[in-house]
Amino acid sequence: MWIEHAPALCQDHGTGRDEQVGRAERAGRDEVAMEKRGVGRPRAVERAVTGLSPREEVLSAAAELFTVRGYTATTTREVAERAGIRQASMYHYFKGKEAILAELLESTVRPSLEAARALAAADAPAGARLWALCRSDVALLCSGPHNLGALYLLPEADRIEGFAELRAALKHAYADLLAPLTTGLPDRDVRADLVFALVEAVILIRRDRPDADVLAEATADAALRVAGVPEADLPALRTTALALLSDFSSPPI
Amino acid sequence: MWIEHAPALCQDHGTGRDEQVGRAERAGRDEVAMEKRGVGRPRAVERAVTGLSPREEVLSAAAELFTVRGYTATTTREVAERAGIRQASMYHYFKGKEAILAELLESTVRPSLEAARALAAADAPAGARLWALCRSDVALLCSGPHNLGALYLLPEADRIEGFAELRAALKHAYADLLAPLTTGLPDRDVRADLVFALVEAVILIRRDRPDADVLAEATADAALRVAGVPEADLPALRTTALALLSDFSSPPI
DNA sequence: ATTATCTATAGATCTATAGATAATGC
DNA sequence: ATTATCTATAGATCTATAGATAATGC
Repeated sequence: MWIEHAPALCQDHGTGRDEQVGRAERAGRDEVAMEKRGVGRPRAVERAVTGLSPREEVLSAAAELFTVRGYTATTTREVAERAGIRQASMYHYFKGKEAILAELLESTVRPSLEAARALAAADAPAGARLWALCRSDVALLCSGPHNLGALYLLPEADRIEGFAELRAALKHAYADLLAPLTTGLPDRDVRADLVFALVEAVILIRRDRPDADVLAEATADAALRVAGVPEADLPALRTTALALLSDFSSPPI
Repeated sequence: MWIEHAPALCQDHGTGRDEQVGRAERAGRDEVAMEKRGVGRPRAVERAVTGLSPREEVLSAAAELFTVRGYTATTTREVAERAGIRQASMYHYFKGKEAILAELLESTVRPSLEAARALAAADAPAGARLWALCRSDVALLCSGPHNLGALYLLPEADRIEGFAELRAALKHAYADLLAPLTTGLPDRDVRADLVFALVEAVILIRRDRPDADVLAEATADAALRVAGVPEADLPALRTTALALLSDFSSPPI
């Protein structure tokens, strides 16, 4: 379930079909359909249909620009224009520039947190659950057309109301799963930081090579190694974890 | 040698004593000496002596602001004022804002690269040399009053002429040391990325908790675990590596 | 004369708001 | 009447340059 849960704007084929699809279909099934919008003044510049609502188009444009160029370095004009509207029209959907970043950040951590909660409650060895959490998080960080995780790295992210708390909660979830694996080790705390940092580090890897999808399982393995799990225990834990993950992603009732 | 090699601006007690110290001492050894500068129009605002040259003061101010708030979000006025001069005076020392970032970036990677070169040539098992490189790099990333490594994470860093090359060279050095440890493993390439990312991830850890100094050795251990080095081999490699490092830092002849 | 600083400002933005306008819906 | 858009712009920056000025050095 939650593997599919990534926000619509992550998918190029997103399902922002709320009030849209009817019109888009009515618009005719010929070649590259030009957007035929309904109510409201027509746009100054015609654009191909994307299937995204205007709001989502703004988010998607901002995601790309914020991750690649940075928040402050991106102007509201660039975001709007890429979304197919004029700069001022953006304010119909968002209170201000910062609200866009806030929404992107939140929609990026939230699925991770949900996975963490589900796994915290799951019935399996901590090692398997930690592996599953890592693998799921890395998969999320690598999914979607933009490197949304890179938003965490923006200095401006700290300013955003509530984001620090969500991320701290996620970090706690990691620490909780890690704790039983490191009892007695002198450097437990450091290992907790390292495991969490290792997962977030895939953001850096993805920045260098966008083709990073084999990463998920390799990173989960690496996390357990850092945790101190003996190499010999890995295969069994991995199998359990994969079963756990498929439980979640198939009928959650 | 190169452990001490961090640029002067990293140390609060930096040795920018070039043309300064004479005056500073003449100024009298009473209380908080106010800067008594020599040639040139006096500053509009008097400041306590820092021991840094004006150029270094600009760099230090920029380091703090760029790492905490980001490059674009920091204005040249803020940098200058924190350095004790007026906005326009900065241009006496730097061609523009970007030149400041460029110098900070370069002076941050360079010591890492020098360590990497020295260790590439050293006579010791690859495992020990990799451990030494990790430990030395993490120590550099954790040293100095500002989290200079955070500059690598700025989207604006990519724009800077030459920086990408330096960082790529460093990454190569890691890959070269790692290669003999992972021959035959199916996921060698990914492990190389993960090891490098793990080291850079201490930047993220330091952002959360500024007290990160136990990190160096723990991270080096973690890197070898990710590389697949058996737990049993670690102690010996660590000992060799530490010997190697003290060779370098004491008389380099 | 040289130097390190200063003050002042041109020119180029950039965000957010005010208010007009061109559609549909009733 | 409602809505989604538009155009225009006020007000607030921000970077970099021009040119003045107040020290020391010779």
